[in-house]
Amino acid sequence: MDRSAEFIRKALPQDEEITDLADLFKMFGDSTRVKILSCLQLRTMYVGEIAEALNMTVSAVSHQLRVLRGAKLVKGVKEGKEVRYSLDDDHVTKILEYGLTHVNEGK
Amino acid sequence: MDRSAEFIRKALPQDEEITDLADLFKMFGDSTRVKILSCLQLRTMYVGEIAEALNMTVSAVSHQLRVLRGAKLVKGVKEGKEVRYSLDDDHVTKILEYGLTHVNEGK
DNA sequence: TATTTATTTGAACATTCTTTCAACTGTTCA
DNA sequence: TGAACAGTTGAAAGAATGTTCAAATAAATA
Repeated sequence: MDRSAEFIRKALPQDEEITDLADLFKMFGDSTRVKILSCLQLRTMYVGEIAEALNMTVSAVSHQLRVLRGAKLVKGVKEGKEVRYSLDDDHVTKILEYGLTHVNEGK
Repeated sequence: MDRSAEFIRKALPQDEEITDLADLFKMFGDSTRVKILSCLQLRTMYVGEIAEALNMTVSAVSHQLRVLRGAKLVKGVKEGKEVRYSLDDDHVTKILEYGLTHVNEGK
């Protein structure tokens, strides 16, 4: 086959790296999840608080929290019958900040 | 209703901002698109070259290029019967780089 | 002009994703 | 103990997404 295509293939990041990268960004690719992360950027919150702040079902929020937990972006700690959620990753804030800057440049 | 939920709501980024942000990250949330962007980080390329490098249908690549064009992340310039694509956004490289660093931290 | 090559496009299909609803677990407190 | 409350879970429904295939467009060339 082509020499050039071969060269590109070898210069590209590994397949697993790319998948991980896409999976990470996928987390930020849904507005509900971005809202939840933005909430937790302000302070730690219980599931019910998040649901109220975002005008959403507790169930829907809980489902998304599970996804975010799976991606190690948030963590939940049980406190009595409530669960207090917080960001579990320093990068979250930076990634959101960077994206927001970009978006606000109007570009 | 609750004072606290109200406070959070007001401290959150605007709804449109959040949507734009999610839409931006959505572009990076698919491995095919990440691969295409990674290709174009190396050099400008024709559609057929990208397809060959990634072992994909020209059609599939073209469809994704349209999406990326819509997001103003890439641009295509017609050269005879071919179309040369390149990155159309300084942020692309930085966003990918940042994500990759994060992913490779094993976190 | 007819043919070949590069790319785009639209429809169809399968897949994945998000939300809802109802049921369930576990904790508090009367 | 049992009622109330907070959260999780699974299944179902609906929307959105990515790829394929076939057809269309447009430029180069024979």
